[in-house]
Amino acid sequence: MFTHAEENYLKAIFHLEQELQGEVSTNAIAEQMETKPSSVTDMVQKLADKELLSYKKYKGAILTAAGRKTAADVIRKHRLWEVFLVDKLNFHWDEVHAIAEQLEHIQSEELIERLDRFLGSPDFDPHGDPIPDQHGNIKRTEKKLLSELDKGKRGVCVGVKESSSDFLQYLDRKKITIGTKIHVLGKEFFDGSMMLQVGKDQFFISKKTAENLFVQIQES
Amino acid sequence: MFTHAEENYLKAIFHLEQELQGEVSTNAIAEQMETKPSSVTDMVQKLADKELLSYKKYKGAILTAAGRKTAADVIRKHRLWEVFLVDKLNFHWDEVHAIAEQLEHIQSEELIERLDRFLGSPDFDPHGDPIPDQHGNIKRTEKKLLSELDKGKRGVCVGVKESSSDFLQYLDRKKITIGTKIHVLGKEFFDGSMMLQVGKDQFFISKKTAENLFVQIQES
DNA sequence: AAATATTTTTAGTCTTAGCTAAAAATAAAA
DNA sequence: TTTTATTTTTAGCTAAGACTAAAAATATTT
Ligand SMILES: [Mn+2]
Ligand SMILES: [Mn+2]
Ligand SMILES: [Mn+2]
Ligand SMILES: [Mn+2]
Repeated sequence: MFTHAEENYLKAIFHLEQELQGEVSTNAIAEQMETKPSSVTDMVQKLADKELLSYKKYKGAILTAAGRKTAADVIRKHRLWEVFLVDKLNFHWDEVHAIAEQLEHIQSEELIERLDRFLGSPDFDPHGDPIPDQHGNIKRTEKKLLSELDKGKRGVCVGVKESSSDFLQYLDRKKITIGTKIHVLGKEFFDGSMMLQVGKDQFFISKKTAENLFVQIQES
Repeated sequence: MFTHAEENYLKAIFHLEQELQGEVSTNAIAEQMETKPSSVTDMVQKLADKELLSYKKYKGAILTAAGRKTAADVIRKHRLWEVFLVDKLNFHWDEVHAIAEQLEHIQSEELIERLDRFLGSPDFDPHGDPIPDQHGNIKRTEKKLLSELDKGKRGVCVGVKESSSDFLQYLDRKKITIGTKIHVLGKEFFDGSMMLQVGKDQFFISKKTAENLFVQIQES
């Protein structure tokens, strides 16, 4: 139906739209896609012709319903394949993104339906991100950044914002993964760093780390 | 490493080379790939530049060791994915080819190693074709076409030459699949048709059918 | 051996998706 | 409100991989 390039653009725009809560600029897309703004202008105009997004010169792009559905389908495939790689092939959660980036473009409705069933229709991928359903609906859960928790609060890790290998391997060393209980023992106003209790261990994390970990608050 | 187009050409040339036992012509490649001879000339020259095949104008192409290895890797991936689709996702053997045609281009050594292990390192794909190993070696088995068997001989179906949906579905209706025992009750010299016993059933098949079924002879 | 047919290559065009450099529009600063 | 800076678009180029039409080489007939 669509080329890999088109799908990658739609996916990027979809993510940026959430993040920025509105239309996304040429430059923002270029940065996300690691390409040049002029290339983005070209592609955005093509996608507008195909009515996958609406676009006004100098104003930015916003997905149409059709574009949003296509993007959600690609994201669904990406995340289902990530589950496959981790659950079935025993990949580590920091190794799967690049492969899923390719697998997400395989075209076959039947394949994805069967893969979904084979995996037990998971709701979240290995990074805690929700998997859109067949209709493109995404379960929005009420999660917060760890950095938003105050001293004394408890939460369960439900996802990561960044999923670079560096960050995920750092989390592994700290024994933090999806489902891990985290207790905020202290919070420094000066630099936003935090003292955590995770299992038996206590340690400091930086503001940057706290801003890249999603937690669900545990009422106590 | 290589583009989808390059990989598809190498695979086609690999298959033709076996079939024709020697260098393959531009036209033969064009027919296999369902493209134009002029397009083939272009690509063959590019592949020759990359030393994946050797090629002399008007004489045809023959793979180098590097080209043969690359082709075998693609075929390995194709056939492993077919096993995955049939064994794990319960696809029927006539539905998997088009999807494997896409999956064979996913680039990740690690993925294929793990997939192979996950599938129990199968030796054959769902159509009875041998799966090359990591080094590109293919187990050549002594199989014959059913049409080569004489009256009274017995064989086990070990593969199909054609794997079109039409043919595979016909075989299903006749209850013939990989592993099925076949007894040749009679053979007509006039048109090459055969009378078979398969399980409790007896029926005629055409010469064309007999020429597209591979069997391993059962010594009795 | 010459004529004809077939195969293969070349030349030129198209589309997709990228790039750079320059121009135009918009935003921010003085 | 000019001037300056930033963002975005346009114009023109490139490479891959397809195509058609024409030319050249090879094969087959007569
Ligand atoms: Mn991708
Ligand atoms: Mn993910
Ligand atoms: Mn293919
Ligand atoms: Mn097969």
